[in-house]
Amino acid sequence: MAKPSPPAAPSESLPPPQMQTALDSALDDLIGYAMRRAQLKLFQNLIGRLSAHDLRPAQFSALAIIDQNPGLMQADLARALAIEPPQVVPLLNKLESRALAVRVRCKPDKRSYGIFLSKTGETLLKELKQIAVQSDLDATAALDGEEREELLRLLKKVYQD
Amino acid sequence: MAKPSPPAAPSESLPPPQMQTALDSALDDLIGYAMRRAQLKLFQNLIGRLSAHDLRPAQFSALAIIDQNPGLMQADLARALAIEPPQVVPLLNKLESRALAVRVRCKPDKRSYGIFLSKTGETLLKELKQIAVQSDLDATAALDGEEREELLRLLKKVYQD
DNA sequence: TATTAATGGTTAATTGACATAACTAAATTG
DNA sequence: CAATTTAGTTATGTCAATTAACCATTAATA
Repeated sequence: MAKPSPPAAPSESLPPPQMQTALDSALDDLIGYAMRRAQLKLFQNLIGRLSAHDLRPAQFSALAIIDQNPGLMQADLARALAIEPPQVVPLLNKLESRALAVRVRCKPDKRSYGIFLSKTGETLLKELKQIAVQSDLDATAALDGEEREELLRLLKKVYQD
Repeated sequence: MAKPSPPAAPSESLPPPQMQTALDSALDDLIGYAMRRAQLKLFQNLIGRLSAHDLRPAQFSALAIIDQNPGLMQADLARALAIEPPQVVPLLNKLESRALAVRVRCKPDKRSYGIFLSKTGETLLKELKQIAVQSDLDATAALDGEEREELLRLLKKVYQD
């Protein structure tokens, strides 16, 4: 998924295959198309930054969600991440193996676990949040503060259907 | 990738796991996070609509790009779609098998092909564009026309770095 | 011009994400 | 206390996407 550097040799049969993902088309007027490209850019940026901590975006999201909802169950986490329960298992295993989160057997219901962040996890999360904010700013460097606010507002309005 | 219907049983250990992808967290203030969720929504909508024509978004994009750049080579198409050359092969095979596009051996360089839309492809593309516009409007129904314009402008500004 | 290197396209193999189904243990219901 | 449901896990299969290796042709170089 990493595509940081512009492809090498632009071939000559095309108008100007202007770097990265050329695409001069009628696609330009579609929000979906612009959104996909912008999202990809943001995502790549974040992936690159998180990789320094050997983490993927979903793991970062998981940490943030656990932090906001301490003691939640895995099914809740799955729903919050919009992934299927089986995918939660290796994700949590990884976080637990790095001592960022813990599964605690539930008193009343011995099938389920409550999930919590460890002290280490909380500390790391604080750092990761700063990284995410920095990534946001970096990837949207073309916007000023007001535009960023407006973009966030519009995006929320879209997905909070 | 299809997740149209809200998950069934919200479990009770969480504040209000408000439908779909709950996520009340500090993630809410990140553009990258909002963008990902909005993009997913737009994408799912488009996928659903294109499936009626047995097409995927990348194939639709390919048609639009070929239309705008008749005679381009596969390497150009790969770059424009931000995919690797090997992925272009089955994609083009599919379009060619449905007689939407054609590979034409290049006169000067007998290794390469020029790619063109067939009459059928051009006709279908017109229809697909309308579908895409409709999908855009549907998925961003929470916005008015002015907001849509502004969103598009901001998104372009972001990805046209 | 003969040899070598580079390029367009393809094939093949590997990886990895993801969904689905099936299983265990515990809880609920009748 | 039998039958069903639920939380979590394991196992399996599918499919997309990257990578490496390959052929044909062109370009470069000696």
